[in-house]
Amino acid sequence: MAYRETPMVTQRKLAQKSGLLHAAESLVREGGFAALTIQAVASQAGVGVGTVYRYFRNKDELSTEVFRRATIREVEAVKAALELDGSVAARLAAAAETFAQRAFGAPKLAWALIAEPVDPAVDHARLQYRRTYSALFEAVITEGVESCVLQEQIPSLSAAALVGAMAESLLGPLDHPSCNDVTTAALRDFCLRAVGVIDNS
Amino acid sequence: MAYRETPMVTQRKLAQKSGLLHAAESLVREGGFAALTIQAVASQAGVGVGTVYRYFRNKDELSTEVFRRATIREVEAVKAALELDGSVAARLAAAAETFAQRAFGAPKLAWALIAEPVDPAVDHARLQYRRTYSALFEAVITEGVESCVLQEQIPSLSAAALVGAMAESLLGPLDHPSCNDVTTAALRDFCLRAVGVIDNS
DNA sequence: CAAACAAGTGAATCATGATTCACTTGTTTG
DNA sequence: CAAACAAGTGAATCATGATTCACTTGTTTG
Repeated sequence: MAYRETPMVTQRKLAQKSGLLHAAESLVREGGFAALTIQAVASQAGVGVGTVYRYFRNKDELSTEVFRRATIREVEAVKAALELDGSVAARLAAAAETFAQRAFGAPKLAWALIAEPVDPAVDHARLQYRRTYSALFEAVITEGVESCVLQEQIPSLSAAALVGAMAESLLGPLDHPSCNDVTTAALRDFCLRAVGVIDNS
Repeated sequence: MAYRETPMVTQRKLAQKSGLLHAAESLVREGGFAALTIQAVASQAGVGVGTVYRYFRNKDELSTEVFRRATIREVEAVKAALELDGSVAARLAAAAETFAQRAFGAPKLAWALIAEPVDPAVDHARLQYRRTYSALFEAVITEGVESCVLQEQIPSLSAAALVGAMAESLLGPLDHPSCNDVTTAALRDFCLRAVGVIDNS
């Protein structure tokens, strides 16, 4: 009879993989992707370097997986804000606030995801997720333009610009954390003005 | 009598250094900073690798110098636009248009300067120049807020956001170059809305 | 011209981490 | 238990370019 993996082994392997991903993410939270070396992940997770290669084809696969998982959480949060009940303006405001607040909640991680110089593979993932963010905003901007609550504009360009504005404007505040709420509000207002909210109150 | 460098030698050395910088920049124009290797610079300039090290302490010094020179030209162009005669809004519009037009004029270089994954040393220079851009915009925004032609806002945050918006929104258009003038106009309008131009016409 | 010096050269070396692989340890099956 | 297999291991190797340095070539001076 051939050897067959028992449920116990399967589970242990899943746990091991998730342990490695946790170890990797905690390294990134502390020191950005620069701190993510196979050696460090292995020792943080309490295994040998060779073991890491049983769970990930190579380093790029590990790094992009860490990036992807962390970023998806952020994207989902922003998406949820954009899907709230309320006006287009209110939803955009909530999205900008969510993005900023969450960034301030984990500044080093936010910096690593947004702006740290990283391997080309991770950078590629970053560009993909910027497009994901952009697509989310584009949909809402399009809705706003069509329902005449936002000024005429090219939604895809405005959406990309918004993503750039949110990312870049936080870079300074993220490493000189001062009055986060004021910054958040200012960013929100910037975004609302930028998409030309038509105020007929 | 000791050996002393004659004017002829001095000039040849200057020419050599500038030749190396030109070779380096042309590599970056073609293939971004990824294409900037000492080997490539040397062979492009028609000298041995060792010679490069007579003119630059190390690769970081060469790369950041290439980055600096190329970026300064852009910064100066934007600065000139911001210093034109005219209203705050007109000057901001001119700056955004200048930035976009120039980027479309040399797309690969623009991409390399704005967004390519680069060595930490070059990335550090990039952050510095983002602050330089930001400072230029901040001054004009402050002027606009104080003279009540722009809405109330935090000029430093708006300025950084503007820089991010300009950079990010061009990334897509830069490698799918379509109708550059429409993109440029849309970006300009986005920027003007974002800083809250008060229109009392 | 020859001594004194600087510029130019590129094969050899180095640095940094990723990756491999021969071996050890743990699991499964009959 | 022992055969068959998979997981775990980490010292050794590899890959990629930067960097060095012993040597050659060109310049300057008296």
